[in-house]
Amino acid sequence: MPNKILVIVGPTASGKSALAVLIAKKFDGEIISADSRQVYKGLNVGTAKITHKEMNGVRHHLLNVSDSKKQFGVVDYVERAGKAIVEINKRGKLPIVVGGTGFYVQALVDGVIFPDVRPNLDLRKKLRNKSAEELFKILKKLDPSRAENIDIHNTRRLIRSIEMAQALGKMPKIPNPKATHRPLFIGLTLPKDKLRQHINARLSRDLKRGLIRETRKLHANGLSWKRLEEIGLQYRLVSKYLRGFISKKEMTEKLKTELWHYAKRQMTWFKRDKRIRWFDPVEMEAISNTVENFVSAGDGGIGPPIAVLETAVIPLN
RNA sequence: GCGCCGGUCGGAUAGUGGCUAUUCCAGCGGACUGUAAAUCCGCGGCCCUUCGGGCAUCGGGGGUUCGAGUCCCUCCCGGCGCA
Repeated sequence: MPNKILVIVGPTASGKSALAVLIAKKFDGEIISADSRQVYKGLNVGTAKITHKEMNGVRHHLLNVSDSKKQFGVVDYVERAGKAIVEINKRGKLPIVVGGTGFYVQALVDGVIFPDVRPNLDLRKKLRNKSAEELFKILKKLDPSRAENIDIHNTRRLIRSIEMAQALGKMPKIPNPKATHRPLFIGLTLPKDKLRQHINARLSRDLKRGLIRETRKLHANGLSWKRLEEIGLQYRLVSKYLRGFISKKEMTEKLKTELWHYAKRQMTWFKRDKRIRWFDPVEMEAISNTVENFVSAGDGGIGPPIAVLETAVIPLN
């Protein structure tokens, strides 16, 4: 009989963290963050990482688990988060996966199996300066079937694909995912203008809380500008400001639009998943009832997750 | 009032006679199986139900020309200079 798991997703600044704590309190849960940047130590203000106080006694997992100089990817994430879930289950508590990184959520909750091909840094270095066209040719030679379905402009994917073809040969088959839990998906969404407002308000809050100071400190502690750029959004833009490439005003304006773009990309990802039941964050009671039903339902073990039976609200329109 | 420069998609910009008016940003949509806050793609005047087709368009009006965003005249608007 699969264990139940609650999943809370939504775009940035939609109120996931706060909701998660309330739900966790009410249903005796523990939280597993699903955020590709909050896994790093030291990235606090810029990732809007929940504070100790805000946690309000609820146990959180997958926060601050990696050195920000190192890359921590999906596979690392799934491994550690999977363990956390097992522990939570052992304690008899409800695991609540909360985050905005759709890829991580999917990988964890649906049990995506990644082929065992670690990043090959030597190979990547060699391929780094090749054009998309050249990479495509290489891939085609190694494995034409793999080449067929790839985005021929996306050099990063192209390189990864070459990496896999080289390690595995011609083997385009993707193993089926193995889900071990029965999830309920809650999605948080807001009308466009409202969400935009929230994003901007949070940005000015973070600026006040020392976003710039934090970024400067990270660099002083050895995070290269390159790495800060790669981490993205606030860290990228602030590092540009710190190097004098852009003014503070440009930084702020640019951040507003880039954060908005980010939120839209998140929604594009989540909209696809028809299991998600969408709510406005103010509908606390409705959300609570939905979770209540899910948690208390006698578990037949078989059958579709209840979420599928409901019609999803079309978000953000 | 005179002179000069300029008015091209929401903003910025290319285009100084020839056939499909450029690029960037914002906007909208989308992809995503080991960098995912990353990376990448599409749309973008109006109308038709799609492939596709139809009609427009470069401040307004008029003109030159086989052909004009590009040349001429005139008007309007903005900037600068001189009065």
